[in-house]
Amino acid sequence: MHLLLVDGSTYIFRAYHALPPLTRKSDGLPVGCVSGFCNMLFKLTEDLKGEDEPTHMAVIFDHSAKSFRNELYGEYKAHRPPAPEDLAPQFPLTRDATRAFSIPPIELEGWEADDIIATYACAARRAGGKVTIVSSDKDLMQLIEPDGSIRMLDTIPRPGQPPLRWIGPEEVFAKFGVTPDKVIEVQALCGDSVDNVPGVPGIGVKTAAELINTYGDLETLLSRAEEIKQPARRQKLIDNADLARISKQLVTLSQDVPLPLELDALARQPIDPGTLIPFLKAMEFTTITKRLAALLDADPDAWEADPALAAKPVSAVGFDNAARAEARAARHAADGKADAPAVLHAHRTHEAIRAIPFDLDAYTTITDPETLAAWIAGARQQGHVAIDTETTGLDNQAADLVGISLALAPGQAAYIPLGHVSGEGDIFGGGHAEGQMEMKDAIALLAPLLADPSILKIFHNFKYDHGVLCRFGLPVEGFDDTILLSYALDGPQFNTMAELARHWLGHEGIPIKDLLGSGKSQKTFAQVPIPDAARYGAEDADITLRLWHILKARLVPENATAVYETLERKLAPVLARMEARGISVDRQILARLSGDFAQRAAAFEAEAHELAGEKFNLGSPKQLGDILFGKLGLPGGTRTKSGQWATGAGVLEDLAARENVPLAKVIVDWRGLTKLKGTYTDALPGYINPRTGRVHTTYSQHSVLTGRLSSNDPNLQNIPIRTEDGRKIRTAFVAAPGNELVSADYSQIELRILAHIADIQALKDAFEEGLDIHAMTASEMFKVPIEGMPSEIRRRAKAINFGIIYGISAFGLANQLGIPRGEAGDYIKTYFERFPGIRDYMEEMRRRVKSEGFVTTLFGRKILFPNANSKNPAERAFVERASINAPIQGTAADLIRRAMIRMEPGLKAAKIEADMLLQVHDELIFEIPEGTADKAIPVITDIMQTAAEPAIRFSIPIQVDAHAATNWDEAH
DNA sequence: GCAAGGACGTA
DNA sequence: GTACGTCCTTGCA
Repeated sequence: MHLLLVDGSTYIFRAYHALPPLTRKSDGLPVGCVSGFCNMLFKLTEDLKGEDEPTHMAVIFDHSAKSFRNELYGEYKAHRPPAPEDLAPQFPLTRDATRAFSIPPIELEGWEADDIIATYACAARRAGGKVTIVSSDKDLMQLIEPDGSIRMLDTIPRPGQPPLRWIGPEEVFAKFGVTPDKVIEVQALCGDSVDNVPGVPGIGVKTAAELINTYGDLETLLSRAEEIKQPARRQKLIDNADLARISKQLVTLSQDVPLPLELDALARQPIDPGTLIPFLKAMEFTTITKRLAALLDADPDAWEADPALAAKPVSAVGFDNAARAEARAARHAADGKADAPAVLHAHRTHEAIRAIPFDLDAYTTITDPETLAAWIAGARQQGHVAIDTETTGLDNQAADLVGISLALAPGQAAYIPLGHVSGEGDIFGGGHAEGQMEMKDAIALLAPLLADPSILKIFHNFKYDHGVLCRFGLPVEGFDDTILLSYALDGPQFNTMAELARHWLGHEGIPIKDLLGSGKSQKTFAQVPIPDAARYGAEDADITLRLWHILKARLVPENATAVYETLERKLAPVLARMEARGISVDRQILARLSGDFAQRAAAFEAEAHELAGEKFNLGSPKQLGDILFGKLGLPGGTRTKSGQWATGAGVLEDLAARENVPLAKVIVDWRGLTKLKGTYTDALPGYINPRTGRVHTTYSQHSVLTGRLSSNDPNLQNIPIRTEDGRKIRTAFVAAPGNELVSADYSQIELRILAHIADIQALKDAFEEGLDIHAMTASEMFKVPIEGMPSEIRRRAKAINFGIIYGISAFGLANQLGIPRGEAGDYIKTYFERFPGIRDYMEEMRRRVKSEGFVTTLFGRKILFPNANSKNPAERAFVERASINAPIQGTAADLIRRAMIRMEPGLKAAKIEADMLLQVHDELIFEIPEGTADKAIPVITDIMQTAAEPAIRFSIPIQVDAHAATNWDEAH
């Protein structure tokens, strides 16, 4: 038996570094290393013919970075840089290549390739066989046997040397100065800087060999160290005895690896053209394919490229087919099955990134301009860098900048402390902490990098960081955002960096709570000690960079590029500017309203206590329920999920009307007033930013399933309008002096989109003619003329129209209209008969969500429903309704996003001065100079009305209504 | 001090 | 019947 063991890592790194980068033509998958690997493997089998021809063969790979040596010594291989990003995805392909040559690839979790090689080599020798190890790794030299039963072969080409160089005891002696069996003793002393094996400081190979040749082995040497004449050398050995012992353990190869394949299983197999050629074709290695086919005497055209690995042509198919192809790709990605090559690439990128361990102690703290300049140069050379800011708060319009982190590669990250304070940070805030860079120096160095659009800056939640950075003179051009990538791909299911890190990296980041504490004693980030801050901050940048690699690779195979690039990435800076502008709110108006509401609420409260015959907390639904349905014994009480009495507005209004309970009405009125007071008139003034004097909401671009925005702190998307008291709050939202507000809203946008998507001719005609759409619906359904229609009839039709948009059910409609279930069911039936397209649309969405797990908007946004096939019937019904609503709500959301993206350049081109301040789903609020409304409104409405074009040509008119006034109530 | 539930403001 | 965010009470730690 002659066993040939190929050290796969040597081959891979040689192929990678010696060859120019090569990518597969059809899809850009990096394959240069695979190509070199194939060539070397083939050349090896050609070179070893005749007496050196092996009977058994395997290629051994390193599985991952971790082995028992990391347990032994934490620093082992700690300084290894992570694999380059275009190399990592090729690792799995080299295994495929090995298999294609009918050679078993072997790797084992927790073991280095060298250990596996040692175990196989010794097993083969024990069985009386001969072993050749193909490698140039000196760590394997300890295995060489003087009898020639185990030899090494270095095939790496070196100038002026023969192509094949056998390594036996002589060559080992030339390198280590000892026989192979003493190599580990020498390595224990001299260590290895590449693998970070410490050895004894100050002792090199020469000295080590001399010592070992004198004393025989490490233990003998250490026990007789006192005898050494040179005082420095003697002391070093005594001081570092333990380090030497650990080093010996680190360099000693294990022979106890549980071998995945028996020796017999490594017996050589003839190369099978039916396996090899499909692989080579899939890689698109035309030259190698031809050459090997000729050598194997096979016809290369007899086989197709392996479909599991091959690039798949992008088909120019219609919307439906494209959607199905997407679904397939997404499913394959989820299954881990390789289908499209880009899916494969994404999958492998994920695996490779995930395999790189985190080392929080390896991060750098940058405190001087030279170091920062070096990192910036690194970013420029690479073309991308992940950036994260640390600040004193969650409101980017108020928070101060504390530090900035950078990450250039997985594991390679740094933190720049800028605004930390010293001491315990008492009420006086403490002083500026030691060991930080001057803020102005850091800004001067960073500004050109951030402003350079040719260098990609990668953020997690760009909008936040950008808001802070801008205020410190660091505007950003050219960015990616991992939260937006995630949102474009997976919707809002992973909302935070922690969730993304957990899911994609299997990594638990440092919880911010660990640094800041919580509750009353919570610190700000400025008070966090710099070393802790550096670990946390640099880790965030590191995580961001890793997530970017993984998520960005998924964009193409999962067809999310257009949504990410055109809807998400372009919108973020627009929203950032809207947030920075804020809106002016009149404190006095709110204060007056608060007083008024408080007085009237107090009167209601007293009346309620009177009517109930006792004092109770009107704000407690629990207490109220007990009084209404317990003490007063009123009939018709229903219970909530948790068994409490339900006391919602519907229940109370019913009670007031049917049972004539004045208490119920009083509670409704009291709740209305306290809601307005608590949520709006009392709370809003607290949001006025002292620096700007305005209220700055924060929009979330990545929280809503359908693609809408949400607004928080404060939520300016639910400012009251429906009641008279509520509307008064809107009068407090005012234009700055000398300005006006313009409110422009899409009219009936969701019904119009429904008419278009479901292709309802009657609805489309009505919109075309500008009819009252609810009256038209009523007249169609109930056969009543529009002229003189009773308002109740129109109200019912309106409820049905909204019901349709919401994924109607008889139960829900009955609830809404206060009619029996059967009657509501009849309405729906009638509606479907009058507008048959609706039923088809609803059926189609139900079918799609069940088979694909998602539905799409007209602009290609995927809306995922992971539990579409839930075992729970209620949940399934819910998904059905949501999947009917989602394309409608989502298309409207995409439409206004497009309008917002085009608004600023559109206004500028028309030379209109108007600042977009707020978005409320189908409405945009602008601030314009007084008296310019006549010019501004036509431009604004035009941009909104044509926002779908040219992507979509709606078959209904899109109508926008706009008004100007000095406050929001009157402008609406 | 925190999470859950109920209620209610918007499109 | 869809999609959100916030306030308040309650119950548990």
